[in-house]
Order: sequence, then structure tokens, then C-alpha cells
Amino acid sequence: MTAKAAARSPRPGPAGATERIVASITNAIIERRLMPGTKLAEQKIADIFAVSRTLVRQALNQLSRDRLVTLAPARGAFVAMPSVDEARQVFEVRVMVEGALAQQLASRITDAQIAELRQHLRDEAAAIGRTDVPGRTRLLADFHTLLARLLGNEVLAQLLADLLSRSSLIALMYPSAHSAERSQQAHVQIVDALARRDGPAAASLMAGHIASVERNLRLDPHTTDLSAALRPQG
Amino acid sequence: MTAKAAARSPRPGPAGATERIVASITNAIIERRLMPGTKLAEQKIADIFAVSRTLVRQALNQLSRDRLVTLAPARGAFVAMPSVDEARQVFEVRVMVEGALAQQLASRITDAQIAELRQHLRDEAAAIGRTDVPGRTRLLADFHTLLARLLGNEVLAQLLADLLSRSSLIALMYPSAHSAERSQQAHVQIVDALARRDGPAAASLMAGHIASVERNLRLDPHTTDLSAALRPQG
DNA sequence: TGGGCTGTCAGTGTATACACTTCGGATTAC
DNA sequence: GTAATCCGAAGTGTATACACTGACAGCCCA
Repeated sequence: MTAKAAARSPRPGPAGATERIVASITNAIIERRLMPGTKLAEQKIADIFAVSRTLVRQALNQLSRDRLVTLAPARGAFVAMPSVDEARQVFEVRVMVEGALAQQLASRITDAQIAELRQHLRDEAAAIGRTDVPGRTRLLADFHTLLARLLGNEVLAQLLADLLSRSSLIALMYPSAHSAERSQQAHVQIVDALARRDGPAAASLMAGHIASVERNLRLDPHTTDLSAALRPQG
Repeated sequence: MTAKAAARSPRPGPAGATERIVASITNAIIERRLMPGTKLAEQKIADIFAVSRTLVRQALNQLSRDRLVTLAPARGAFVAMPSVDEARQVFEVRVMVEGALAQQLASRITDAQIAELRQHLRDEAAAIGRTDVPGRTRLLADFHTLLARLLGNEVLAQLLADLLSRSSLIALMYPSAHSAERSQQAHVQIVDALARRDGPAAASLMAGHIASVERNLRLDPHTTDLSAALRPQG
């Protein structure tokens, strides 16, 4: 970004406008400020960001590829409502990918990287200590992307970031009984295993951790079944 | 394409026009009819498909998310030229994902699914026998997506499909010394291991297979290094 | 009074128009 | 003769205009 571009107009980024919309909506979803099923009207979003519908549509298309929003033909865009099946599949893939990731990382990790991980664990604990819910949610997710980054594999990091944003949406739809403390403790154990260069243990702990998070989701097919929502309760 | 849509207007598919462009370009790349670095001018593509640039841009954006095309700001779209690093990373991820996939599948596969796999192996052998290069290329790639589908995990299948199309592009850029026969034989061994419900063997064979394909790529940094291309080769 | 129908309207889907950037070539100065 | 500069064309980036689909409300008819 050159000074010329910044001086010419008040808009932050000429080319990055679409990216900015994508990031804003993604963050809004992850930080629980947009509930699943919410309608995302193009003109409203265009007004908010002071751009035309063209850029909004580009952004919504990208978000649709990320499975964070659903595009209903001629109906509009909505915050996605992942099904129970999709939730299970996402976690199953995460167990596979992150298990292998932990195993690989154990054999290559450097002492400096272990220090970086331990610093991240302290940040997590601090956020939990001051009950900073959005902050702790993000840090707990970032732990997983951090592992991918430490492996130096950008393809894997991107892939995992997608799975994690989908996991965030799933956790939003199916409220979790899993405490942040337990996740954080699991992270500590995983880092300990990595520090020992114990690949099988790291993989096993990671798989167990993800499975534990999944088990604690309320995976009732509540919103999937519309009749259940319409039925007069009690 | 319904009769109704065909009768109402000359356009083939109202909503699916973008998808059709994406599929066409993707196939053209996989079937080696578009070389890496080729410029994809919007108006030209728009003329070919008889649509406006709007839909072409949507398609190019999707392809960019798939990493099959690169978007150079204000310069246009080009068939992607994956770097050597990216190639290595893609294969590393594939070893992780497909290794875990094979392991999981071994513990759940049914006899009917094994029969389906053996049928696929016969198709592969037939395509190789009649030296049907595009057909065999597709079938050899489809073997891997088929495994993901058999696991019943659509998320994994999609993820793997992306990795495989990227692998196709990589194989296009860095010519392979790996024969189709060897790939096919490796597939047979993997299916045999799955039929024995031998998870570790299936995972190991799969990892070895993918690593073997990668080792046989000419991973010189030829096109990545522009100076090498400009150097007068005496 | 209730059910179906039609008109209206908000909103999406696609095309087109316009501004700006980039690239290539020709001209000119040195 | 070489190199730098300027101009024109081509192509991308964004906005706007228009056509069409789907939803809702009011109305007509039974």
C-alpha cells in the first residue's frame, strides 16, 4: 500500500476492499455477533461498508466457499447452519489432520518453537483468567493454526484455518459444555509431549482433545428439523 | 438443463453458468489443455461462453480460491504456476491426510466397497492398456477421491479433491518420470491391504505411494527462477 | 369467513458503462 | 545509436442499470 493510494481517497484499501468485508463478516461470526441463519442482505452490507453490491457479492461468494455462509438462489445469503452430519465430518477430518500434524511436528520442532508455544499457552491462561470470552475463543483456536505454521507448511495452515472457522460456527450452533480450562489443559499436555519429541503421544493427545471437544457439543438435530422448532413446547 | 430453461431463453443455465465456466477451465487444466502461466483474459472467456465479464470474474475468483489460477491485481488472471515449495507442501499434506484416511477406512470398509474399489482398479488397468492418457490420468486421481467418498465424509472428499487438482497442476509443471503402471500397482496393493483390514499397512502403502509420486517429479526450480529462463542456453 | 389468486415490492442475477492502471510502441532528446 | 519519455490501446476494477425471481399483502370469490 503506497502513500499515493492512501492520500487519494479515504477508503482503506482499493484492491483489498473485498478482503476487508470477508474478514469483518468472518470475525463477526467467530466472535458470535452473527447468529446462524441470519440473512445477509447485499444492499445493507454495501451501505455499511460504503461500497457497491458488486464487492459485497464477491465477498459473499468467498464466504460461501469457506462454508461460513449459504447462498440460496434468488433468495439471498445466510449465515450457514451446519448440519449435525457436517459437524461430525469436520471433527473427524480434524482428528485425522491434526493427529498427523502433531506426529510430524514432534520430530522436527525446535526449542525456539517450543518456547513460542509455551508463550501462547500463557496467553491462553491469561485470557481465561480475566474471562475474556472473545479473546480466549480466538486464542484457543489459534493454538491449532500455530501448530500448522510451526511445521512451515502454508498449505496445511490454510486448510486448518478453514476447518477451524467451520468449527467455530459449529460450536456456535451446538452450544458446548466443554470448558475453556479443559481445552487449555489439553493444549498444555500436547505441548509437553511435543517438548519430549514424543510423536505418538502428541498425536494421541491431540486426537483425544478434539474428540473431547466434539463429545461435549450438544449435537441434537434441533435447528435442522424445522418442525421441532415450530412445535409448541410444553 | 431443463426444457423450461431452454425454451425461455438461449442461455444454457441461469444459475449454473459460473459453475460451468469453473468446471470447463478446471478440466482444461487437468487435461493439459491449458499450460501454467497462460493468460486468462476476461473478455475472451466471456465471448467463448457467451456471457458477460461479470460471470467470468466470479469463475476466476473461485478458481483463484482453488489455487488453480493466480490473480495479479490490475494485470489479469493466469493459470497458476505452483512453486517447488508449494508442491512439496501439497504432497506433505496429502501424505498426512490420505495416510490417516487409509487407516480409518481399513477399520470400516465393507465387502461391497472393496468390490467397488476392485472394479475401479480394473478400469484403471483398462485405460492404461489402451494408452488413454486423459482417461487414465483422471482415473488414477479418482482412486483417491473414491477412498474419501467410501469413508462417507463429504468434507474430506471435498478437501482431497482440491489437493488432487492442485497435484494435477503440479504434475503438469514438473514433468513426472513416474509411470502410470507403477501408480496402478500401488493402488492394487493398497486395496489388498484394505481388504485384509490391515490399517497400518494401508496407511504405510498410501504414504509410500504418494511419496514415490513426489520423488519422481522433476522438482527443479525452473520456471520459478525467471533468470534461468532468460539465460541463453549454449 | 376462509382459501386461493393476483398485484406489488423488495431483493437477487446479469449485463453494461465508465474510470483507472498497465503495457507496448513510437518519438525525441542526448 | 541508445535510452528515456510520452501517448495510445487494451484490459481490469468498480459502480450502476435493468430484468427476473420469490415473498407478502390485499382482494375476490366461493
